[in-house]
Amino acid sequence: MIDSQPPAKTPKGAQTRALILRTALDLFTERGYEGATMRAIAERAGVSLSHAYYYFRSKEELIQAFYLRSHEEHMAACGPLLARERDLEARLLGVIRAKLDTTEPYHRFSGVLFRTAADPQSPLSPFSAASNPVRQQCTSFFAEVVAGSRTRVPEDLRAELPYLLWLYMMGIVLFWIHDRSPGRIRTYRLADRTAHIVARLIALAGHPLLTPFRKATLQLLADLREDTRAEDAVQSLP
Amino acid sequence: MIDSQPPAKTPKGAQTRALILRTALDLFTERGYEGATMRAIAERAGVSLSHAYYYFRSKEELIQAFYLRSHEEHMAACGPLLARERDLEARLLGVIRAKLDTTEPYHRFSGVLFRTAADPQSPLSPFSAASNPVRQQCTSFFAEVVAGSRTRVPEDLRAELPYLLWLYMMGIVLFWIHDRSPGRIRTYRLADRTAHIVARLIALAGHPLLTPFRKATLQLLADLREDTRAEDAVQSLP
DNA sequence: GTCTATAACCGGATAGAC
DNA sequence: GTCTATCCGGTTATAGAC
Repeated sequence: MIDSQPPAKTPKGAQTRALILRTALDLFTERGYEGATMRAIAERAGVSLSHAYYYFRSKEELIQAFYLRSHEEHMAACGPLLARERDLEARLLGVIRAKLDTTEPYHRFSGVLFRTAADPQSPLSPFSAASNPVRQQCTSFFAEVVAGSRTRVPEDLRAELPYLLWLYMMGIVLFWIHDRSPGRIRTYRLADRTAHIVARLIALAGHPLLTPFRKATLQLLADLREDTRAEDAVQSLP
Repeated sequence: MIDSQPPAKTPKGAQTRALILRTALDLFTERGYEGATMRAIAERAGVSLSHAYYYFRSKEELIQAFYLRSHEEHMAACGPLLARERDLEARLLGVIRAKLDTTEPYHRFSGVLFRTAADPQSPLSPFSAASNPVRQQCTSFFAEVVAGSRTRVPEDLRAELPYLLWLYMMGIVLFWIHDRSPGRIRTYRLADRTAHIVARLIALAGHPLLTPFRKATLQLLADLREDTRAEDAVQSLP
């Protein structure tokens, strides 16, 4: 993959780059993606148009930079909770809420981000090879969320659960992107309820009635992963 | 909403319109959404640029037209199966497979379509107000899928199940869009397995152990819908 | 009502002189 | 690094043909 963090060869350059990014995010938030023209971004940041293109090879690359920063903020925001809380539902809910909280300032513009990330051809797609590291990071993060709880997870499920939980969070974020309710109550409500359901489901996963479902689901994941290996190693599952 | 099927007042006009659409789909498939310029579409179709805009008010509307046609083809393809088969799993699987079959020719271009449709600001988003009619059509279609089967569905679940199944299919399609395996085997496998799981889950939904989950899920949907109604009142303003 | 030709506007992106 | 000119493509407008 191409490095997505291009010029920043001097401290001054890094500062300028950060300034442009910050300005762009402001303008995106104020006027939306289309409304925030590169000319306007450059002008407000006090640099020339071509200089903006010097640091960000395209308008899209500005979004990519934002994406990475947001991800790191989420991780940081979860630290204290995960150190303190032992209840799985609370941990799960805390992580989801932290995701929503940290990204909220950029909700309006996140639709655009998603639009880009949704394209399977795009390196921003969460299923793309380029996103492999991030995906890996996310699943091992969720492994920690589970491992640090007092909930006992059936042996066979343990390996797959982090990936499934990542998918679950992706689903919440997808909903959040489309949510225009004030204060995003609908998404928070969705998170509350589903975190409860998911946590209960995990706790009950070992029950005989659910065992066929658990087995079937795990088998499915295993098979899909098998297919992936057969391909050119460039696919969705970790 | 504005009518999205503008001029076609004579048979000749309809023919020209169809020609432009067909040409556009070819070009989208060949060159992607961005690569297929309106100018190129018009040229290959043998009409003037302004004439293309006469039949399709925007480039986006071309995609929308495709979307509708694809939807109708899917419905048609399911007819025979639904008339014959009574087993829920088979019906469900047949419907999903028909969806995959009918859309396969446009897989490459569907990624592009999705990229547009994924933007909540876009009227192409399946969750947008503009898509309301299609969404409605889809859910009542799934209602028929369930009603025509011999599986008994708990009273409270019956009303929501069609919508849930539509969401389920959307999930399969999302996976399909990202699936680059030969012959799309991975998606077909996913469909086979999940159709089984989903059908079993529906059949067991009335079981005491699962009842809390069923209730929680239905309550969640009801609440979310409640929120939506409160919004829509406000949202209809310009 | 179908269709052409032509010009123009706007904003993203690039090239090249300075 | 910056500025200017320029390209490109979506979109609109006009004026008029059959």
